[in-house]
Formats: sequence, C-alpha cells, structure tokens
Amino acid sequence: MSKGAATRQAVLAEATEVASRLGLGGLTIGSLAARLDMSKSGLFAHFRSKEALHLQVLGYARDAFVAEVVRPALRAPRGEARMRALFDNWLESVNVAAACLFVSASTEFDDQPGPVRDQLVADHRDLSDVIAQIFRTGIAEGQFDEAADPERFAHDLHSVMLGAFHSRRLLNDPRTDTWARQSFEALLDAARPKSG
Amino acid sequence: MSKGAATRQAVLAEATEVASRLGLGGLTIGSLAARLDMSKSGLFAHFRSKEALHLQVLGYARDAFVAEVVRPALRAPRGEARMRALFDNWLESVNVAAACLFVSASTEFDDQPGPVRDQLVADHRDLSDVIAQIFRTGIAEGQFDEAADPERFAHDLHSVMLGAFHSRRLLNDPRTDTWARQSFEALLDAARPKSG
DNA sequence: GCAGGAAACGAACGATCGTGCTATCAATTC
DNA sequence: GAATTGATAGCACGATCGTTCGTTTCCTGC
Repeated sequence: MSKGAATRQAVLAEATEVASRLGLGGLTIGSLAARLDMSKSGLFAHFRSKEALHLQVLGYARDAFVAEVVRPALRAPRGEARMRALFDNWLESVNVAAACLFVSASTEFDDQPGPVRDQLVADHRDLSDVIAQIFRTGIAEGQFDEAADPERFAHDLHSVMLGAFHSRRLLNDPRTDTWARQSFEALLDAARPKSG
Repeated sequence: MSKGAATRQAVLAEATEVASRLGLGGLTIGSLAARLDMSKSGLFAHFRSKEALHLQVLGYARDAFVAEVVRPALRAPRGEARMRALFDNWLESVNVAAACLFVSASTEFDDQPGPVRDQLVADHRDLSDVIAQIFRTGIAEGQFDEAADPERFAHDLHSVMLGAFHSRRLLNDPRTDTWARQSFEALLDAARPKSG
C-alpha cells in the first residue's frame, strides 16, 4: 500500500470513529486534521470535497461492518445457525464505530436527498438481502416455514437491532442484550414451520 | 399570550420542523432567523444560548408529541384498546416533525453527554412508563399475561416503531405499515394470558 | 397618552467552516 | 543519484458559526 493510501485509511478510520459519535454532520475537516496531526489542506487533498469524504467514510464503515459482523457469520453452517451467528455478531457490534455510524447516519440523512442517502439505502438493501438469503436457505433446510416472508424477517430483525442500539447506547440499559435475544428467539419461533 | 411568548412559540415550531430534517446539530441560528424573517440577534435573545434552544425545542416537540400521539390515545378504553390507539397514533406520526425529531436526536446525542442527552433519556423513560402502565392495566383487565414484563413490552414496542420510522423514512418502503401492524399484533399475541 | 419595559435590530466580534491556490517535501522510477 | 510524481504544508478566501452590545422600535400598564 502506497503512502497516500495508508494515510487515507488512517483518516477514514479516525473519521469513522468521530462520525459514529457526532454524526457525519458533526465531522469537520479541521478537527479531523487536528486529531491526526495533519494540516487541513493536506487532509482535504485526499478527498477534494466533504461529500466525497462522507461517501468514503461510509465505504470504509461498510467494509469494517462486513469484515466484523457479516463475513464471520457466513462461516457458520447455512440456515438457522448462520442467522444466529449474524445476530450474535451484530449485537456485539453495539460499540463498534462502523455499526453505530450506519444507525446514526440513517436517521441523520433520511430526509436529506443526495448521494449519501442513496448510499445508505443501498447498503441497507445489501444487508437486508444477506439476511433474506440466509432465511431462504433456512427454508430450504426445513428450519423455517415456506410461507414466511424473508424480507419481512429481515425488516423485523433490523427493528430488533435498532431497538437494541437505542437501549444500549442512549439508555445504557443492562437488560438490552437479554431482551434483544428474547426478541430474536421470538422471531425464529414465529418463522418455524407450522406443525400440522 | 404576550408578544414575546408568541414569537418564541413560532420559532420553536419552525425549529422543530428544521431539526426533524437536519437534526439538532444541523439547526443554526442564522438560517432559522432567515426562515422566520427575523434578525439573528432578535431570535437569539429569546434563548441566550444554543443549548437552551435545543432544550426548548425538545420541550416543544415533547408537548406536540404528547398532544398528537399520547393524549388522544388515553381517551380510549383502558388496556388493550388504549394500547392499540397509542400504536395507531404513533404509526401515523411517522411524518410528524416532533416524532421524527426524537428518533433522530436520540441517535444523534446517544454519545454526547450533557443536558440534551439527559432530557432525551428522561423523555424516553416517560413514554416507556406510559406504555408500561397501559400494559399493567391490561394485565389487571385480564387481557395480558400476569407473567409478562411491562417494561420489556414497552421496549419491544419501541423497537417496532424505530423499525417503522427507518423503513418509511429512509427506505420509503410501502410495506412499512403492514409489517409494523403485524409485529404489533405478534407482540400482543405473545403477551396474551397462557390458556392452561 | 405617557412612561417604562420588552422585543427586535444592526453591526461587529473571534472562531471555524469548506475550499482553493502555491510551494515544499518525501517517495518512487529510471 | 537525478528526475518525476505524489503527498503534505502554509496561507488565504468568503461565508457562516454562536455570541455580545448598544440602539431603536414596539407593546403594555397606568
């Protein structure tokens, strides 16, 4: 990796950290440069616009999220076990900057049309598709009901995670994980094949 | 209402609208003043600090949310009917500025300690208490299981709403309401007294 | 209708915002 | 090791940020 690419990665890592706390809107070139002991213009030259920085931060966060949450889960056996692995990793990522960034950026930009919002929608769709696909495999394995809607399951699972992030990060409620796991089990139970 | 109080209300209404789209962090005195055809200093004099403005916006949004979502629901018969009324009103408020503001501000400030965050936590607790109390009444009425946890129900209902706001506002998914209602019914079913 | 107080304004503050230039410095290629 | 490319710094720009101050205008209670 060339020198430029290396510092760019370092900038994106730090930017992801900051943006996960202050939101993408709270991310400023100046303070970011100060944190990294760089000049404002030197840092800026890597991105050429603030929106480009936003997009690259989202790309970096997406890669981190996939590497930390999604990819390890895909090594679990297909179907329900894989779904459980994904859920576990996701729930553990409640303090991982990349995961938090997507939650905060999604509510921050849901009313601000543009490339950033578009990217967030696309990323959400990708994750939703992964969940739905795992679910479909579970159907094929006989673990889930053929009549169940994989996309609705993905939506419901996402809701559970949003609630968990809210409960853990804003309220700091110690019951968060217990409740999230119970909700997850309820989702699985509801998706089980009807016996008879 | 005196002149000052009147314009202050007008400012808070507009500020709530703007903050619901751009977040509290995206709310600036200058642009807010321009929207209301006021001078920056004239508007600022009402609040004396930006944080005070933030807190008063939250108070205004809270009152609006209670007036639009909570209070009407309390006129429904106690127990399950009241819970359904609350859910219906809440789901309809997906495009009401005050309701959106709480969702976005909660994720925006969950990592920024201070009075604003404290206020958000308090407001969340208040709403959670209302839900839990309605649930407890439903238990007393025999509609819900004595063994069910009212606070967990409140948390789960909140998760469903967060998912609905996300799905409607970011993804603009037409299935949002259907899915939210199905999730709500599932929560109610899970809370029903066990027969036998 | 006048006095006194509240409300709004205009101008300015220092700081910081995002974004350009130009120059210097380091790294890579021959 | 010289030449070339790319990375970083310095400086400046207009704009806007939150905030203060002194003045003016409007409202209100007598």
